[in-house]
Amino acid sequence: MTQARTVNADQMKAAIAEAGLRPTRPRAALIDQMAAWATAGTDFTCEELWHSAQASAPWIGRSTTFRTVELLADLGFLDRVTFADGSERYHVVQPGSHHHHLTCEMCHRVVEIDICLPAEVLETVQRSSGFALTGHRLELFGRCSDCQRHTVPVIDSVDAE
Amino acid sequence: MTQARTVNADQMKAAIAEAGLRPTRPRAALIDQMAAWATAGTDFTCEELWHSAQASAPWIGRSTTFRTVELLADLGFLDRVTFADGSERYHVVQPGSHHHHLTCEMCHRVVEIDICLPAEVLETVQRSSGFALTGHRLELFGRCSDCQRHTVPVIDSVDAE
DNA sequence: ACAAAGATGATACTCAGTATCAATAGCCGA
DNA sequence: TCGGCTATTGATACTGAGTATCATCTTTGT
Ligand SMILES: [Zn+2]
Ligand SMILES: [Zn+2]
Ligand SMILES: [Zn+2]
Ligand SMILES: [Zn+2]
Repeated sequence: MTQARTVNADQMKAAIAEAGLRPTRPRAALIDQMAAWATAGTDFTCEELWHSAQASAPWIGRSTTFRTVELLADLGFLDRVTFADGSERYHVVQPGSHHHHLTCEMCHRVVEIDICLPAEVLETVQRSSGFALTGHRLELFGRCSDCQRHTVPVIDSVDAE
Repeated sequence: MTQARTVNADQMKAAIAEAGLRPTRPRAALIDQMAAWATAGTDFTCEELWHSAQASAPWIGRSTTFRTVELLADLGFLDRVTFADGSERYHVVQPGSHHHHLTCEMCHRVVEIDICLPAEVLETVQRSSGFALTGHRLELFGRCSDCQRHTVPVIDSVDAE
């Protein structure tokens, strides 16, 4: 029931320091942007992150953006979220937390859900398949309460909202 | 319990005819290759399909391969399977059948499993989120019985096997 | 302040997938 | 069977996301 507070910039910066990596200006700028989005519950792509970061830090290179996203993903702060149309975007999460995402196929809102496959189901699979399970990926799709009020067809682009 | 027989080429060709589309030579060749892989339980990418088809039909264009895969996917004969490393490949399935995939992260073997999220879990999510659920995507990862015997690290490429 | 190692950013490149379009091949009616 | 209509094809050029390279710039420890 403990509502985990949104990941903030300092947590990510601290993790970088703990990993023995350097606290550089580009990393800080990119992390600040990601943290802002995290609080707003907004997901993003590398390209979007790059463009947004350039508003306040035009000197940041595209490569660095990709590198930083990969780094944060490795540190466990970024999850790839899959949408109904198959597109994938990044989402800031608490490292180590196991949860899944429910995305609105109309407005692309992302909600973290803490349900998972029941252990017994995993047991069954493991027994009947002979596989040793090591992980899974679960994404739920639907229409959020707001979007249920409209009759508009499902959108393709992410520019909505 | 009825073990669904593997999808064969004729089923796919019939579906194309029923959709009012034309039974062309490239489509036939590509479908034959996919059907062969279906029986063998092999998954593939568009690029792989193209190369393989060229052995027996060097005149097939790359574009046509992409178009045919898209067509078959629309007709429900192809599922995108996700692997532990994030790569995605196609897998022939019975159209309309709801199931999920379990992939071996060492040899990339794909197994269809018929378990799913329990209805009550979906109910819970629906109630607590306010979303109207429209679908989901579930992929399980593990090591198949064969690969459990080895201690080799997880592979990256698909060329194994 | 200095050298070593880490990190950066410009550039060029790869790779999967898409767009275009003239040429081809099924289909159907005469 | 013929001829025209249209779906389909395949060559080509293009896009966009991500990667590789490498000289230059920073951070850090001494
Ligand atoms: Zn919505
Ligand atoms: Zn889970
Ligand atoms: Zn295996
Ligand atoms: Zn399911």
